[in-house]
Amino acid sequence: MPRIREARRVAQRRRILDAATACFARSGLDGASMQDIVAESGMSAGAIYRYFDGKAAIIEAVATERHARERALLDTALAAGPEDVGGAVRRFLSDWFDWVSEPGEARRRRVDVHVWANAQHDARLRAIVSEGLGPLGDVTRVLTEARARGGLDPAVDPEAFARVLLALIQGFLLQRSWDPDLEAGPYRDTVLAVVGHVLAPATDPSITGGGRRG
Amino acid sequence: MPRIREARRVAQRRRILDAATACFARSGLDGASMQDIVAESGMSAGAIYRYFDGKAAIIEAVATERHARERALLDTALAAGPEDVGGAVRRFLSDWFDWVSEPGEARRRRVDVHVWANAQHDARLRAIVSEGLGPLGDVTRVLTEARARGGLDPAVDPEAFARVLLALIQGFLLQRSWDPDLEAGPYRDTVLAVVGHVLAPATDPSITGGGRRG
Amino acid sequence: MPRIREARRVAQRRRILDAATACFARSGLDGASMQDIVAESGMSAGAIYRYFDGKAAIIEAVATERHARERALLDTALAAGPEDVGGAVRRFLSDWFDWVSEPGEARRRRVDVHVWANAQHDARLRAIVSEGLGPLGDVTRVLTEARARGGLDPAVDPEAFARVLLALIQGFLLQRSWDPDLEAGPYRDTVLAVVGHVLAPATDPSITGGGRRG
Amino acid sequence: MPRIREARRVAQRRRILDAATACFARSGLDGASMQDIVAESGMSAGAIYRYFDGKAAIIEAVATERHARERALLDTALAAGPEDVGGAVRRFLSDWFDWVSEPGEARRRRVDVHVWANAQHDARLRAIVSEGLGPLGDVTRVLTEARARGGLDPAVDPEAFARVLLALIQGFLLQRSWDPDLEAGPYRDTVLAVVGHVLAPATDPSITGGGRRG
DNA sequence: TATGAATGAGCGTTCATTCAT
DNA sequence: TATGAATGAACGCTCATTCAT
Repeated sequence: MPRIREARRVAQRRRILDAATACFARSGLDGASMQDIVAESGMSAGAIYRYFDGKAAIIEAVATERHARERALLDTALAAGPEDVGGAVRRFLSDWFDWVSEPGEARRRRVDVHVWANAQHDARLRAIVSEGLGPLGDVTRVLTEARARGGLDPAVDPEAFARVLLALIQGFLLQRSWDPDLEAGPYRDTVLAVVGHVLAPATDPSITGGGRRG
Repeated sequence: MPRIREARRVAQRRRILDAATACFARSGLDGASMQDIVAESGMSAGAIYRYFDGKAAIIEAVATERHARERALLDTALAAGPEDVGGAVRRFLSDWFDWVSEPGEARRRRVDVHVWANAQHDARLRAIVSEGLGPLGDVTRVLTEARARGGLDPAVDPEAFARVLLALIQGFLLQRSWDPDLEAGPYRDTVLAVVGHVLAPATDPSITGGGRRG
Repeated sequence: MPRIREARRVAQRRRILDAATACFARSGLDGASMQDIVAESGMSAGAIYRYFDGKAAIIEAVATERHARERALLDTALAAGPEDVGGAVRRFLSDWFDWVSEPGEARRRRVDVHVWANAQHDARLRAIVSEGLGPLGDVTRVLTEARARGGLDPAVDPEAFARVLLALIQGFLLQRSWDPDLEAGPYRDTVLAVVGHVLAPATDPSITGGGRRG
Repeated sequence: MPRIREARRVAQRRRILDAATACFARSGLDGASMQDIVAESGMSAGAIYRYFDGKAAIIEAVATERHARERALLDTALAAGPEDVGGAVRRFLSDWFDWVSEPGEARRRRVDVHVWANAQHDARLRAIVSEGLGPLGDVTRVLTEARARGGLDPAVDPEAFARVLLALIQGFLLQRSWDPDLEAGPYRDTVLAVVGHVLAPATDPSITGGGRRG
């Protein structure tokens, strides 16, 4: 019955990953010990090593997981193509802020900052982060094409603009990690207002952020 | 005689702080051991404890130091007052990007990301980061006043805009920490172009970033 | 299954306590390092911390253990009540000297002196020593009552007499710790002779120490 | 001017010994660091090593000093010879309790217990303690002679009785080290009462302790 | 499969002692 | 002589990982 075995395997990995995420959010990647994860998961030390090669493998799995939904969101946006880049960007940002505002997500997202930090010197983690950043190239490509069609201010560099969008997302997670009460609403509106000025007008005004100066 | 002693004290602390910054940039706050700092500084383990209470004190000193010049830049900008907030923001961003582009600064700035991560669960570090973030309130106040005078798009929330500016800075450091070759120029121009649309026109066009659509 | 685990736990603690007692007897509480205890016990450093919170906890456990049998002896004597205080004191002293003369006990008892010394500035150890001394109050009470019944010289202060008895015990351990060949016999006889003069005559002459001057 | 130089030397050693005694009384022989003694004495680390070979030498000097006055007291008592051993013992005990009741002496005497403890494994310290105990042989000799003359209960072993006297002194110091408020008076009286019964009657009744049972 | 006791290298830190000034 | 900064071995303790059961 490989079905049941596989299902158990997935469930056990889930338990470990959830426990590890909670521990990492609480104490950091280095601050959380395997013993902490053992205690949080209710499993034994030996059992955990059946599902993961070691602490590094758990960190990598957690990091990968953190990126998965983000990529899904981005892939959806990219699928829209360069025809309505303004709408795609606005929709992506809107969905993203909704998602990271879900209950529990604020706490879980603290792990991202630890992953960012360690990605600086851990090649495996950097690869995972780059994988998440990978679309930066795709985004740049779509923005370049959109600019040619008039969907983006011709004076704006597409790659740099992609990085600006990324920075606005990263900065929000970072600032909220220090101040859990930070609300997404005003920030998102300001982001939409600011980036809105270099994008073609929204076709769906309901997701437009702030106004426009005269 | 206290002059020489104080000078030596400053010099030795400098040596330790430089060595620690290099180690932290290379391996992270937790990844770098005191032995690493001992080796990098060329001092003995015991000698270091004459100048710092422990590893935590070194980390705090490094973190504080990283913020000092940033605050100086910001204080200068804030001193300009709400009369020409557009000019102040543009000048600050311009100076800031110049500064972080100085040789060696890219490497040193990697430590920031580690400090951000650990500030999530280390109260002392969070206090230091908040000290650096402290001006956020001052910035918000100046922006609020400037908005009343027409220096800022009335549809933009001043606090959220202050956070957006901060995010654009943080995101740049973060992205460059993964890609040391990332150039500041195009990013800075795009930032200036994007935030420029909600600020009153620059009085000194030489520091304006990208063009304007429309 | 919990039976086996508990049994192992007890056995391992025994191993550690025996090794620690030997190390402390040899080098003192501060002079013996955890490495010494590791070597003496044949266990690893990490294993020891599974059974004790740290070196201080081991010291406290050893100190507590040293007192346990002494208290048992004393409790037995106290249970006799004030009716035959002379007999109770003689029997206690007799049993006590027998016990501390058992093989190996001389060596183990060296630790007591270290515990006494550190109890001066270590509050936890002082509490343990006081616990052993605690009966001093009970002894005083019984002696007071016995004195009223004519079992103790009316000119003798009960509390001070209790302290004298304690001193005679402590002094013996101390002097024997410097001279392992010191025999208990003559000392015990002299103690019994000396304290015998302020106690009512022994009902069981077989345990009386020296004679009586005429 | 060797006179002045020698005077300075003595004064400096005094400073160090006083500081060390205070530190040892506070934290124990191992618990007190050379740095503590440096701070307490107000001298520099280097200076201290001009007057003592190291920490061990300071401990030995302190230990020796603790015994000096005690020996003086004892030598005076021994000088009285075997003619009036009862009087000599009573006078010695009386003087000794007066002395250890002097202000500050209680605190300083805590060091004795640490010296006793370390004398168990430190040969040099044991030699110093034995030196203090050395008179035990002299005391025994005098008591033996006195017994022959009827000054001591013939049933009492002289050496054991000497040890009993020593134990009564040691036990008092020990018990007072845990309870600084312990008063010497009642204890001394009880000691005199108890040992008085095996000694010839006091010739000077003013220093007799408790009464005598009928 | 699962357990949890065991490992032992490595951690941050302290210490008695030295020596250039 | 006196100073106090420097040394580096050794301290108590923790950790990711292994493996007999």
